[in-house]
Amino acid sequence: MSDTIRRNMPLFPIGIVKELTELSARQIRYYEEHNLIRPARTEGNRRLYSFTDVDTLLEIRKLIEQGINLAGIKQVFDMQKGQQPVEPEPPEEKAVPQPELSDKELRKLLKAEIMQSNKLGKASLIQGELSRFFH
DNA sequence: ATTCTTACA
DNA sequence: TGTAAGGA
Repeated sequence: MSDTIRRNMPLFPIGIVKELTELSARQIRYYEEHNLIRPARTEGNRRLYSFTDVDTLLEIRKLIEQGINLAGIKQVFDMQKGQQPVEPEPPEEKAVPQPELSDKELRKLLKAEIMQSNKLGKASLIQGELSRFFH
């Protein structure tokens, strides 16, 4: 059996994922609503998460802890899927309640994230650098 | 006992 | 995000 199949096999219920990621069920479901993860469902409509989902969730948590909002995380993830960096910041003049990231910060962040997410973990190196941008 | 959806603080 | 409500 291939590794990817193994990693994407629906295995654990949300309760287990909560412990594995230290995220609340609320957050885990919320990130799903924003298409950051796509857990499978059982016949009884229960969510079943894969190792990949858990990894993604841990990745999300790390970014959240660094102060990046969902929009930023989405950009990080979208970019991994292939295309050009992000630019489509809807023109905003006044009311912007969420702390935002400059395009420059994002690009740097994205690059680092991609490297880290590129399968094997040799993260600690970029982590220190990343935190400088948001602390 | 767990998890699900919806809705409100 | 947390939490309550009402079902499955």
